[in-house]
Amino acid sequence: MNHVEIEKKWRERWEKEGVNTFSFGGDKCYVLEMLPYPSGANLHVGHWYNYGVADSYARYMRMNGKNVFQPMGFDAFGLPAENYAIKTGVHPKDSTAANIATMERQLRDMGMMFDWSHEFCTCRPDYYKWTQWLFLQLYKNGLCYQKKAPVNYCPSCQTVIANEQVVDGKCERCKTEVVHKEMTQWFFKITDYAEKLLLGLDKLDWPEKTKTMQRNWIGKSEGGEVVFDLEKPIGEVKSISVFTTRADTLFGVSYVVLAPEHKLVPALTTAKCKKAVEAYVAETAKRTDIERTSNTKEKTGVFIGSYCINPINGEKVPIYIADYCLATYGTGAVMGVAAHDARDYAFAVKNKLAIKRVVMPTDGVAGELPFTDYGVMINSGMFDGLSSADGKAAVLEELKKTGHGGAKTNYRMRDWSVSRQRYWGAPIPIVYCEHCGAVPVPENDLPVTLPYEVNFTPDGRSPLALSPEFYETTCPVCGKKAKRETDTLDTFVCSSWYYLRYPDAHNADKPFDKDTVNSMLPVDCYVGGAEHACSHLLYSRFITKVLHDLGYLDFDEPFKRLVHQGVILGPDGNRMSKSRGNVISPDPIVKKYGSDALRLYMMFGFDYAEGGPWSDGGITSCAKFMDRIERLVESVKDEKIGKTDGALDYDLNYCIKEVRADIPAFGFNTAVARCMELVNAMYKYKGQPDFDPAYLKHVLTVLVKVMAPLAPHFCEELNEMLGGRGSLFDEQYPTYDESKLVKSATEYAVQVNSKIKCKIVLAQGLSVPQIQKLALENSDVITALENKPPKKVIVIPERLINIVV
RNA sequence: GCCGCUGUGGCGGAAUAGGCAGACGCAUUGGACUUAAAAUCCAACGGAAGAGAUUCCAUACCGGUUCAAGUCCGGUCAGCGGUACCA
Repeated sequence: MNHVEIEKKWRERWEKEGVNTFSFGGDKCYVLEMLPYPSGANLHVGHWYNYGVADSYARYMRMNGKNVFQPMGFDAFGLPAENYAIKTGVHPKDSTAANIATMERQLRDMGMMFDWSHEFCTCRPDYYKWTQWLFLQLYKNGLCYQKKAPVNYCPSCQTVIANEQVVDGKCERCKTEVVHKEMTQWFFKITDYAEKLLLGLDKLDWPEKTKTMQRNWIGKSEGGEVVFDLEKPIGEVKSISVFTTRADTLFGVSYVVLAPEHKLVPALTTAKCKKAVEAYVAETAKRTDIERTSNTKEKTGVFIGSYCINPINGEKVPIYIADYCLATYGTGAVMGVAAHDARDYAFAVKNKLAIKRVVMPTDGVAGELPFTDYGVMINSGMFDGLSSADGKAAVLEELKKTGHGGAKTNYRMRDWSVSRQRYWGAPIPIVYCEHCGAVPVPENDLPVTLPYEVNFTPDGRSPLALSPEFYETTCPVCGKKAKRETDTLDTFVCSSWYYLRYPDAHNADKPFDKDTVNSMLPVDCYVGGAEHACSHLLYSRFITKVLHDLGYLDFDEPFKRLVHQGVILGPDGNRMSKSRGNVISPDPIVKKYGSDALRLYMMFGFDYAEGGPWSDGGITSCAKFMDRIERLVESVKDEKIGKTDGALDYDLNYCIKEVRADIPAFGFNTAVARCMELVNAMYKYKGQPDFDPAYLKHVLTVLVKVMAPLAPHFCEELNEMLGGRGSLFDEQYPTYDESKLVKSATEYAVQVNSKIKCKIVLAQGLSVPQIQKLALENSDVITALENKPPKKVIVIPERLINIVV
């Protein structure tokens, strides 16, 4: 069989007969793969792993009566295209368009069941107009604001750089040391939705590990706020708030730590400490949060000269700054309890601060410090004797009376920074007016179009900030001269709502039609990489919840079911990369073996959620398997199907049953294995004296249906060879007959003291006492027992018997 | 560092809810067919000992629970993903 030819034939046929065309109605099933980012010029086999396998799932659902909607588009804005432009001078719009053309061709070669009429591309104005609309909805509803936040800044390139571009603290381009610089940026208030995002996880059919990651990322922690009054107030500012989960240790506070970036630091620093504090702040600006919070790193910090008052006992407490305190978590300040926190202990020892035990282990044995578990409060005045749990509440209650704190819930998650000082993204639809301030662009004026003619060479400003044709405008409120925002949106904003666009992809009046999305969403099965667990997958949930609360959607979770695919590595076991030279391109493989063989190998060769290294041998084995089936079909294609019962009934029904369980669970490797077993059984059957070619033909007609989702072109062709008409994908998936799966007897493994001694065959459906009796009467078992009296007999029906002697 | 995950033959991987470890395939070896090769078909295939029936060892490592552990619990090591401006 010439696979390239027959695959082309069937793709044209599917297109002509509208097999892939979606029409609304029926029992919808929205199957979606994370949309590709057209960075490289080609799709690699990893994409096939994602799309090809998910397509087989979609085809299976279709053959089970679902009206499957499976669209495809492109996530086209982003950093790599812009870097490529800086390097080569090729405009991102042009390189992206070229990449998309290649990828589309490759996706078509795969024989995907996409309805291409729903395609879009996030970098085109007809899409990003609605990304800007989304920004405005958040802005208008108080979910979008500006604040200063640190960015990576390269002083030599005079430009903001991404974390990815920072290598060992240096700019990857010019090797200059990168610093953190404060810049005003736009944020989405995802923290307002922390609780809803947390609660929503419970009802999702997602991998448990992904839900756990999101829960930890949101990081809800119930504790309290403690207000330390300043010894010497600074104008209006009279106190420092800290967040703590251990209010029961408040009597043990020996110091308070502020993040080096904390806004009170300059004012609280005394003249004597100024030099050391400024040096420390500058040094911290070079470190990443990971370095700063590493437990193995020495805990550093400096005294800033001021004191505050412990509200529970009136003690005077020194104020330090230390890099292990992050400005972004809690209040950016922590209380230091040396005796009961490992970090605080290390810090106190180093800085010769007091270490005061205020919690005793429940067993009363003091032990070594730091003691970080819960216990019983001591040295804590009126609270002595309370358990840590009761004490926390009591202390906070006491603080509340004097206005120095109270219970508080804190979330680790931070607001979503959406500003990027880059060209290749959706412009933020804001205008700055001297009189009116930051003014949103009226929805009627969208899109704010990204200009084509810009200068990419980095010279400290975004290309848009160098383009007067872009930024010069008038204020939508007062009409006076004004300037556009020259930052663009994080590409995660583009991809946070795209699944809503597909069903109504060409709507020019709205981002989506409400009734249409409500009838098509949520996505029934979403397939993509686990690396998005706390980014795209969290942002999408947030945006869906916001649009739901604003009345645009009836549902509040975008992806009902989520499946992760693993990573396909190069043959050397490393991640595929151009520099390693281990990238496997699907094109030559498709040319040699056909796309179905590649798809089959992607399914057979890996645990789908795990992935693994590519192997050339794997693909030939699948091609060989297909040839084996084809030869069987050749041998009986001219037969007339007579009887449909025969020697293979058990094998066939077992295969159908198992595959029907495997495919929905994305257990494609075992599904293929079960088909191989059936084919092996068919070859055995051919050598039997009772061989009936007409019956074999019947079994084959069922097999091609079973395998149709796994090797779509190939099975269509075989089906035609066997005399079938039309497309298999308009037919129902085979069902199995339970009565053919009933075996009259079961082989039991008999263990003596948990070691297998022999096997005995017993009738099916016996009761436990019956099995016990028959087993103990069996001569092999009697031999195995060696006259030792059985103490206990454990029977696992239909499986095993364990006799303890 | 922190959060999450993974670790099974020479290799990819199976193993429902704690119940016969290694399904299915690759590679290898032997055989059939062939002038020969390829292809195909048949067979063997975790390790050690044994002529053999069989016995012992074996799911990264150490320990525990259990009649029974790849699976559950505690610890260790190694690798992978994320760590908030890569997408």
